[in-house]
Amino acid sequence: MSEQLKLENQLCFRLYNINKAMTRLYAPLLKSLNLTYPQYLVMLVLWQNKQWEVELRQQEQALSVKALGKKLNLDSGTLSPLLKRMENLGFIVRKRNTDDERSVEVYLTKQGSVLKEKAQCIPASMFAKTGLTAEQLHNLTDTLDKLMANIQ
Amino acid sequence: MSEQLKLENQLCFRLYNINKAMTRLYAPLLKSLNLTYPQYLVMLVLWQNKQWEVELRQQEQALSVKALGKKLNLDSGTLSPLLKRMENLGFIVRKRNTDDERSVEVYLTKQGSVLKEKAQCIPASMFAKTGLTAEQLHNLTDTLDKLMANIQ
DNA sequence: TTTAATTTAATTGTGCGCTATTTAATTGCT
DNA sequence: AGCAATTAAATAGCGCACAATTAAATTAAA
Repeated sequence: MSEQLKLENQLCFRLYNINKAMTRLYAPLLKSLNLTYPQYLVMLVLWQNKQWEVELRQQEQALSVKALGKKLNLDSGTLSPLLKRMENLGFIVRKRNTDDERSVEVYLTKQGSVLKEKAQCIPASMFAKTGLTAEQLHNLTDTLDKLMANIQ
Repeated sequence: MSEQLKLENQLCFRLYNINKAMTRLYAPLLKSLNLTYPQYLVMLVLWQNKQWEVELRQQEQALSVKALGKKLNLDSGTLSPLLKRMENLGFIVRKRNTDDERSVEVYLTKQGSVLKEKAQCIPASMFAKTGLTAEQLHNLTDTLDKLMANIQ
């Protein structure tokens, strides 16, 4: 048996398994927010995208499906039904851009905005579960960024 | 905005994206074998499992769906339909264990066995695409194994 | 300005991955 | 032996992920 064809020697099998294990770790935390992991990623983008205007009025910067897909590496085949489900849950609304009717803009609702507070603890909770030190995390992040740059 | 909730600071988002990118890298290589990535993983297990008897007669060691699932971290909800597709493609056959009718054993067909030769080049090809040195690969593998041990 | 090319989403279809449930076979207990 | 508990697969249903196609709007070009 060629050594390279052995499952236990394969980087991809490790990444595949760790990715699944991570999603399983997220599940109980996200369940209380009524979100799946991909939906949580959408929320992270929208929370980050929030702009504050004067007089404490909350205003969202326009974020098209296209732009969202670019940030998350997902296409409309994945995002369209996912966003529709999130709209049904009341976390976002979708509006056609009046200047360019091809484009659909995604906005946080009040309810989606409020959800951010409940999510604050998630990153620290997940980090604790990894059992990594801050330095180990930093090194791994560095390596993965280099790998991603090579394969993309 | 809390730094930890930012997408670009999250380990899991990196793992999620790299896993998808890796699967996309595999796709053209596996297409010529008519396999998906999870199906390829099943083939890796079966190829590794092959036993040789005297007089050059090829014999497969029994591998149940249960045992396969344990190796791949997949349950019957995923494996049952996947194995059915692979049987339709002619790469495997499924047989109820006569000693324990609850168990289903998976066997390579001649066609599935032959496919191994065409797969020999895949690991080296994938490794080349990562752009990693052997040492970098080794270090990353080590780190991921430790991480996996922590989160499982 | 009419037509052609491009862009943006939505839709369709396939294949995981997982949860929960169901069915059937086996084991354990009394 | 008889019955409960356990085990192994299969099934049903939901939500991605992606390829391919379609539809509509915009831009570019002749």
